[in-house]
Amino acid sequence: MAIAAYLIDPAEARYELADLLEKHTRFAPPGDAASSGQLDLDGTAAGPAERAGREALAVHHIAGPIEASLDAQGMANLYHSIENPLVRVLAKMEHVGVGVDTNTLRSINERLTHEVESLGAELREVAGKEDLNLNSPTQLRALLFEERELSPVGVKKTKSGYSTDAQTLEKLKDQWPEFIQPLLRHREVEKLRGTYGEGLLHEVAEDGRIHATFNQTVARTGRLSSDRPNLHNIPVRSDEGRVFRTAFVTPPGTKMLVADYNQIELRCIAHLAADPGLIEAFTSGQDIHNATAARVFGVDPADVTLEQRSKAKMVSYGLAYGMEAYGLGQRLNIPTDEAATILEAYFVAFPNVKAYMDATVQEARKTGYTETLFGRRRPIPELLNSNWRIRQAGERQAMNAGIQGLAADIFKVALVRIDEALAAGGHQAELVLQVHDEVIVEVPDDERDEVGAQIVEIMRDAAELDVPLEVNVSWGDTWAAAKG
DNA sequence: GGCTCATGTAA
DNA sequence: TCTTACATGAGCC
Repeated sequence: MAIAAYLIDPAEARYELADLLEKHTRFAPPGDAASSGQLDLDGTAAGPAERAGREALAVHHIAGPIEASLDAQGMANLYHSIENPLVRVLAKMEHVGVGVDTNTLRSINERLTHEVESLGAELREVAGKEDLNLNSPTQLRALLFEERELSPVGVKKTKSGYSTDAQTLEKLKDQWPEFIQPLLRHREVEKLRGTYGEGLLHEVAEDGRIHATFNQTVARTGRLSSDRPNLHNIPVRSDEGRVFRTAFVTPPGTKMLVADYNQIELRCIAHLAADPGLIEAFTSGQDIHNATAARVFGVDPADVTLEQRSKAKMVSYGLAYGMEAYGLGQRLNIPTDEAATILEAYFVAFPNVKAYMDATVQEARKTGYTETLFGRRRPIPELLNSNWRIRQAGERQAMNAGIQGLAADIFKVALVRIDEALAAGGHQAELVLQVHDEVIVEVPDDERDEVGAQIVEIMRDAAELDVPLEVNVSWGDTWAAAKG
């Protein structure tokens, strides 16, 4: 029920039966329900049995209208063949959980704790403040900008004053290196210790595994989210953060399979925009960022520099987010006009992408919502807001929704089919995690070849686009070992 | 105890 | 002033 309501409006904060009753039926405004005593859902029911009965009655009243609404909006298929079957798949993953080696986790945590303590002592010494709280932006702001009077030229502001985020500290570094250098390091280590070291240890259950919750009605684009803990943001980019992945393990006799889509969002852009250049690059299996750089900077693919490739990569991903010149400039650390030149060159090289973005926004402005290939809708009322800034944000959301949403749809199809195939094949292998475009499966050694091949095939065939879907597979005893 | 803010992880 | 999430500690009520 909640999931059907989510498809109809993914922006709601919650999907409680009492609210749904009010929103989707004319039948029972809350007052009437309470006074009639039939559908009182807010707590005066005598016991669990009576509550359950009332909830069942509420469902009975909502089901018809909501099904009709799904149907009218062309989302019946999305609901019945993807979202609804996915409920059990996610429930099973939550129940199974993922194995964690607490000894590894504790030893990582201990090392980080020591470093944080020694950095803390050093920083308080340098600052000459016994009780400086290094986690307090307020205290840091006072120290840096008031007491030490560092020059805030070009420094971002927050609502409460000058920012003290990492980007800002980098700019200030030369003015007080013996403090700011270790402060940056302290931030980094404290983040890892607090959020991942402590955070993950708190979530390990009696069975030695972590059972996160995978939310199906939270992300407005159709993605899943994870909480308690969030397993979608376990560090991977830095070596130091990535070690946390060594603590995610499989039992003896099994291996961890990690299968992820290769650049699925860019492939979605290529398909949606029907851009010949992008489609050709993906179809012929070129390095997409290299091919993009060659076209954007007008050089031979063989002559693309690493810097050009890296810029092209950021432009590509920025595009999926509805990026503008200003944002690209920030990201690349170059002036806005230079970023604008790069962006223009991109749109000249891939004209259909520009056309797709424009058409998407226009359509969303007209209808009030965007729609993915699978029919998932996202209303964007911001497009009609009187505030220019909010309208602009709406345009970026519109550009992003079809892309991120399509990738999410494809991924969900794959999840449902993987679960089906594992069950049908009588395998013991089990899905244990998913991270937006990646599945992690615990596989008994003797099922390895068969299951591996099966999963790749399912993911590849989850959707038929104008570009091939590529899947990377790796194996290991831990999540870290199975990466790359 | 709950809320917002600033910060920083991920795709 | 580039999307989508979630967790943390500080600081406030």
